[in-house]
Amino acid sequence: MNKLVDMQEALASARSLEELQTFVEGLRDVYSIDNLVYHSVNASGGQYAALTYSNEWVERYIDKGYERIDPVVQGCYKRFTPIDWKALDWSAKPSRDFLGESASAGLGNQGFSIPIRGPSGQFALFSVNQKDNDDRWAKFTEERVSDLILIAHYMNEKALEIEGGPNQGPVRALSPREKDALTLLALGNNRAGVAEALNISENTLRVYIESARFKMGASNTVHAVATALTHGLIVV
Amino acid sequence: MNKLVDMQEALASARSLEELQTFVEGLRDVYSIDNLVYHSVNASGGQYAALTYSNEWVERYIDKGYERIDPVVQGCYKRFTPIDWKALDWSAKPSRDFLGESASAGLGNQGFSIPIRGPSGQFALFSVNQKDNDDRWAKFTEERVSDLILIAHYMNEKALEIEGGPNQGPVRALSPREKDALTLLALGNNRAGVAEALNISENTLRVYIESARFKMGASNTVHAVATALTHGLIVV
DNA sequence: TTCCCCTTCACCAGAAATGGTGAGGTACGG
DNA sequence: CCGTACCTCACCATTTCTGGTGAAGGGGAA
Repeated sequence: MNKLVDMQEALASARSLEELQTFVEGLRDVYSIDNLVYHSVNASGGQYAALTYSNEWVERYIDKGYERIDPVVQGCYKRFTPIDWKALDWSAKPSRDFLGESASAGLGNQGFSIPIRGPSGQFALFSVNQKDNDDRWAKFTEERVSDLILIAHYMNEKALEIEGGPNQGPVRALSPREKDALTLLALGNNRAGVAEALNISENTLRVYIESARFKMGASNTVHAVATALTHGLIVV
Repeated sequence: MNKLVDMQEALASARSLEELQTFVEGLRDVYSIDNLVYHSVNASGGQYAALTYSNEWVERYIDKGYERIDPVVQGCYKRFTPIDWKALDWSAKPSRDFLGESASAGLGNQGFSIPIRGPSGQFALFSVNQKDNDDRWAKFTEERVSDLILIAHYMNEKALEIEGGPNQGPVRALSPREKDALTLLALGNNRAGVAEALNISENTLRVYIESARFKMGASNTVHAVATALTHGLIVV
């Protein structure tokens, strides 16, 4: 009778990404939700999603790069608390256009999203989408949001555990000196300053930057620092 | 009768860090827990804690820099899921010494911690500490862990909302073009490439980079991109 | 021992980034 | 209507970074 416990048990046995997809579909049915989305982006840019939207919409979304204008994605990345879609900023024209498109793709008018963060900059969104009026939606939210927050976090943990899931994408570790160099660069020092701080010649410093760049496949210093940062290889 | 709901309501009204401290004490009493700790560290190194340990222990902990050897802190930073302290690695000598000291300071033998992550690299630990035998502790954990996970996340959200809390350090928002520019730079493009991608002259591009730098107080492009990244102003 | 990685240093020419200043236009809120 | 913020472009001297190559000693793993 306890949906939450049932769902947790269903999740506990999941061992593959396919099972997560099945889980999401089951969750949708058990809670009588129109659509559910779990979407994770790890620091390396690797993505994984388990969702109940139509393939057409998903393809269109990816194809058009809608994640760059979707107020849900943009709004949640800076947030830490679950948020109702109504509270987001839909005033910009691209946002309104996107809203119209999503509606024609069959998405409901109501929704909320739970931002979730993991180690090394992993970020995931767990979203609920529903076609409903404001009153019923408010009631639904009040009743279900606690359960869904818990499930969202459990699901994220599961997704991170699973081989090949959003948690993969190992980047070769940086040597201590390489970390020092990139960290000081990220802090705003130029090469001369970093070399001085590290008490090495600028030539030596360059070797570190370049070997770090090489390891991460970065095309220049800015890229290397950005990559190290998003991969959690350095902390500023 | 529903403790979880009561606690959520108690949290909802909190407006200051002092109230969080009071909340933690109330939570301890309501759930009959020996000790509770909420401890947050933001990306800038700013710290905040609300806890029920004795002042002596807290001072000693800070003074001796125990966060560097405490297996709870060290173990949780790499994790994303709640963990029982028994499952941590206590084999190193400093860890065992630390354990002995904590026991003489009145801490219980059982505990678990919930790692929580927020935007911009914020990291918090919500820990429960109890003096109990294994059986009763297992039962307690099973019954309460769900509630406490939720409360931990609510509490972190609250702490981040509160003025002067772990979330301080607002940075002026970037304009869309500034974000585009920094994002493309973070992705490894050089200025020529970014200008081309954005369909603007390199001169114009420079204005964006410089105004972004100015807004964030960054001393060069690398610094600007790193700052934007760590503050969640751009997403790569 | 051999091999690989880390740390350290040097030289150099050419490519790229920087800093500062000036100036046109649009858009929005007070 | 005015101020402020945003978007766009230009010029130029100077500093800084990049790419490529070569080399030596230390440490750990196979």
